[in-house]
Amino acid sequence: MYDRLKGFRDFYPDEMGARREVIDAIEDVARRYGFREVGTPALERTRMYVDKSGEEIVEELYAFEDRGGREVAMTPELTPTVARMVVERGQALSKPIKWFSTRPFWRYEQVQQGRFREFYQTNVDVFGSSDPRADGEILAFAADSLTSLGLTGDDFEFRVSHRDILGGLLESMDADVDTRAAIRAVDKSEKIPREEYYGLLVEAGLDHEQAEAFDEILSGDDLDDLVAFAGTERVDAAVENLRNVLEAAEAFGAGEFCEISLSTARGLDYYTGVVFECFDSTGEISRSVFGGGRYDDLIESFGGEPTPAVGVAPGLAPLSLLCQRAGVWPEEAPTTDYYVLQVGDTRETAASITRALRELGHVVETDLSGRSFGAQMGYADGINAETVVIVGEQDLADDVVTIKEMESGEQTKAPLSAFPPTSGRPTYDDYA
RNA sequence: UCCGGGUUGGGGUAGUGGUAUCCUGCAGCCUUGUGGUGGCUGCGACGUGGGUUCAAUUCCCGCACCCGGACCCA
Repeated sequence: MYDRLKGFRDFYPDEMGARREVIDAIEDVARRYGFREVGTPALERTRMYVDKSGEEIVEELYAFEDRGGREVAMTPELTPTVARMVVERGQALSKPIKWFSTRPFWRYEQVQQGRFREFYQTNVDVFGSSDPRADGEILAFAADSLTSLGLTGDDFEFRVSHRDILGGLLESMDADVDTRAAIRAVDKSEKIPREEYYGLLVEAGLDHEQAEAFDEILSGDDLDDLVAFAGTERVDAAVENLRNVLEAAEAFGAGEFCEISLSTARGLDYYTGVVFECFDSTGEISRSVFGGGRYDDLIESFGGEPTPAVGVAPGLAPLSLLCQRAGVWPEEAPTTDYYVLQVGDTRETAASITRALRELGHVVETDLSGRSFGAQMGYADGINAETVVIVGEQDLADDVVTIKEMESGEQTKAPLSAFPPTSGRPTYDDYA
């Protein structure tokens, strides 16, 4: 026996069926928004992540030197890769570029609830539009994805904030502030005691009084107050932008899921405008389910033309937690359209019937083990076969097969000349 | 990397310093012309390495993995 690696999971058919259903639902929504699927490598140069996130990040990567002496890493996220792709094609791509992709990523980090070392995300991004409607479309896509899974406004909420509001406020406070540190503090504010939060803000460069005022104005969530408090053009513009984004989200049908929450910051440094996180409305899942936001500077920092971007990346693991709490995670039992049962030496006829049914597009199984009638029926039952086609020596002598509807147990004969037909999905009712 | 709790047939469990209970599952048979109910038979477990002991699944230590949390969250 070999052990599975920590944080890596196997998915057996039942669970995989549920995952497939969820991924398909999300991707269907993405396609309806006109996002186009992209495929991307599992390995990239390690330098790409170091340049974007700093040297420390190597500790969290599955990184190694390949046989050609290249420093490579298994991709821990998609954003740098799609940024690279956008830069590489440059002006050949018509804007806005709308891409999506579902695939695994790898991070060498501590396993926790909803967090694994190999995890799946659907990344959805818009490049080349700074219009608030692009942010609105991302929010609407996220909301539609969740509702397509059966979730409702009672189950989740999007807490929407704006990097420039936080940055602009700090700037307006006339102190020498480490904006990054302050924003990190804001991001943690709901998880730590208030005094510790103030302590972090003071460390970032505010005095205690300013920290309190900053906290108060953020918790207020009143945009007019913010504008008045800061009184700067930057905050003014940011508030205006946030309002426009929310208006666009509303127009695309996601309004009821969005609420302003200025204490939502995301830990990422590269966000530049609107940021948002999806939370479990019941509060049972303490961490965010997923997040997204605007990152207008990344493409340029990768050597491309300045290209605004906004995106979101729901992860399957936290999403499944959310769905399970809400009671909408799919319960998948295997289903089978037909089981072709063989009695006696009828394998040739049985095989041709099986093949014909499969050509009609159905899910069809037949005996692979030479099992007894009873054992075959038991197997057919076990795979939830809807219809069993009994191909027996006695029936064949009369040029018929028996069609049995498993749920009711009813059965009837069908002439071999008429079964299977050249189209459709023949069942008991068609021959009774 | 750190803290806490775990690990008994495929799944779920009981239990014990003298190698293990029950349910379910899987396979076969009763039953190669009838499944989801029944009967019989079989399969199958103490995560791993070391220590203590006459004897360890049981007690002790390390490790692996699992669950939860801290840190981190690009």
